[in-house]
Parts: sequence; structure tokens; C-alpha cells
Amino acid sequence: MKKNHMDHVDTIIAQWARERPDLDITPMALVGRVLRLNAYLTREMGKTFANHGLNMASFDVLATLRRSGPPYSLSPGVLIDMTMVTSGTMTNRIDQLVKAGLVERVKNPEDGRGFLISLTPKGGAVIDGTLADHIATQARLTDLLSDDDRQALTGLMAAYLTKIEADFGL
Amino acid sequence: MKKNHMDHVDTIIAQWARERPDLDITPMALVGRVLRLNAYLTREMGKTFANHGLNMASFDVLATLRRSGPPYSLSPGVLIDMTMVTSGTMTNRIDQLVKAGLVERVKNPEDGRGFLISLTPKGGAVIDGTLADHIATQARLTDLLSDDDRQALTGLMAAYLTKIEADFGL
DNA sequence: TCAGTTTATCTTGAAGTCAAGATAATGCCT
DNA sequence: AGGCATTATCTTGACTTCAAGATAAACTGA
Repeated sequence: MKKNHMDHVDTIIAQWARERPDLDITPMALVGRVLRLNAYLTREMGKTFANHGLNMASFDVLATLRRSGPPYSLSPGVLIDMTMVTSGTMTNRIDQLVKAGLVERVKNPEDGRGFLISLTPKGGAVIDGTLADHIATQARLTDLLSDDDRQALTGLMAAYLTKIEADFGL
Repeated sequence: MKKNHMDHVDTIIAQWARERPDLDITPMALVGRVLRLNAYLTREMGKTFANHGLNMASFDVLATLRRSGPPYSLSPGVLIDMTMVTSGTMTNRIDQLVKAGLVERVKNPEDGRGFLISLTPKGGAVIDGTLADHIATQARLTDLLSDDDRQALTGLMAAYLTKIEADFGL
């Protein structure tokens, strides 16, 4: 009787069960799938970003500025908080976007220590041009589930993320 | 009436709904939560790995070898397939593990082009010593959900991952 | 006022990853 | 046997990220 592995994580779990039957690997069924799913989703979305000369990092910054609304300006500190990266990473991302002409650094008139990162017209055009494609890619990825399953999954993940953020994050 | 944002993704969705009401951002509710959840889980597990002198990359390789069973040897190619990284990345990971004395490269007796990557006694000790802590960390992260919710979430993600792998993956 | 503390951002150096190409052995086909 | 395509792995160079520390401006309390 052959085992009926449904996904890669089932295979991993079966291997652990054979090699380390003493361990309770129940949690791995959930955590492993989040990581694996993340890898596939990230890979596919990356292709869309590349089609527009972006990567996930630069899209992340541009999208954060765009959805913040006019005047499409946020401080590096706010961008750091919203994107879960370190200050060094954000400095580098901003440098690249400035070099590409998609954002500009303007001195913060209310705080001489800091800057505001502001979408340029070109940056606004790029993010708006990318968005429709990106949404379409996400739709293609999530349409693999039925409406019911997708809603149920989304609801459970919202509950889980809410708890995680309360315990570990902002 | 103030909106009741439950998690960060709700905030993002609300911003997009305000700025781009023309877009149907339904898929983002699911995709965004997978990415965000991945970030938290990865961060927390990384702390456990660091406690044992590892990172997620090196743990990934050692664990793959360990759960493959005796003689705890796999080719770089198989490791690449199982871990979703490129050949250059795997070469580097193996180099680091060899340098740390946790694995060794032995010539593949059946294929002169290739190698077998084999867990050393020290590598076996490190992975087994790390495993219990790692499982405990995963349990701590997944215990935020009730048993029912966790099982329901795991089942839906298994269904989703199965479809994704069929369409996009190995 | 002004010295000490805090905050905002950038800099530096080390590490991990990838894409593309190089190298070398294998397998196939005639 | 011999040549050609394939396969397995490594190399190279560029890019992204992070942790830790540096810099400069703003606050704070006496």
C-alpha cells in the first residue's frame, strides 16, 4: 500500500515520522506550508515585478507610498515600520529608487534630522502601471482555490496573523 | 464610526480601497497574509537556529539530510530539488557546512561528475540537538490557534499547496 | 541655557542568494 | 569507437539584507 502524498510537506512529515517517531511534529504541518507557499507566491509575483523593471523590495516601497495617498510622501522610519526591514535595508532601497528616478529625498520641513521619501511622477507612473499586472498575478494564484475555500483560508489566516502580531510584532 | 482593523493586512487593504477603488484587491487578503505570516514565523525560528550556531539555510540542509535516513547522504542535486534554491546557493551552503565540519563531500561512486553530501558525526549531533528546540518553537507559534482552527487552517493550506505545486512547482 | 539623552537616518562590513556561464563526466546515437 | 547533447556541480559578479555603530538634530530637565 503506497502512501498518498498530497504535497511536499506531507513527504517531509512522513520522513520525520519514520526517522524520529519520538518527536511530535504536528506544528510542522502548518509552519512548513506557510513557508513553502510563501516561496511559490514570492517567486511568481517576482516575475511580474521583473516585467516592470522592479523587484519585490522596490515594489514594496513604491506601493507603500502609493497607497498612503497624496502627497505620496513618507519618512524612512514609517516605511521601515510598514515593511518589516531594517534601517540599513531601507536606506539601500531608497538609494536604488532615487537612482532610478522613482522617488526623491526631500528634507523634512518639520524635523531637521530626517527626510521625506516622495514618489516622483515617473515613480507614480511605474507603480500604477505595475499594479494591475500584480493584482492579476495574485488573482491567478488565488483562483486555484474555490471561493469558499479561499474565504475560509483567508479568515483563518487573518485570525492567526492577528494573534501573531499581538504576541510578536507590531 | 471607526474601522476595526484586525491585522496589518486589513490596514493595507483599506488603504488600497481608498486610493484605488477601481481595483479588485480581494486576492491580496490571502497572499498578503501568507507573506506576512512567513516573515514572523521565519524571524522567530531564526532565533532558535542562532542559539545552535545555525541559520535557516544551514538548518534546512542538515535537516534534509537527517530525515532522509541512513546513510544521511544526498547529492547536491537532490538537495537543490528539496530546498528550492539554485545550484550556486547550494554550493555555498555546502561550503559553509563543510567549513564548520557538519557535512563532508565524498565523490559519488556511481557518477564521476557528482558528489554525495554526507552528515558528519558532529553534523548529526548538531541537527539532533537543534531539532527539539525547533519543534518547541514551532509549537509555541502554532499554539496561538485553537486545535480546531489549526487543523482547519492546515487542511486548507495543504489543499492550496497541492494545487500550487501541481501548477507551478516540482 | 545647555549638557545629556533620545531619535532619525546613514554607513560599514559580512553574509546569503541568484543568474549566467564554465567545467567536467556521462550517455546516446550512429 | 567517436562526437554531440545532456547532466552535475562549481565559479563569478552583482545585488539584497542585516547587525552594529556613526552622525546629526531634537528633546528634556535642571
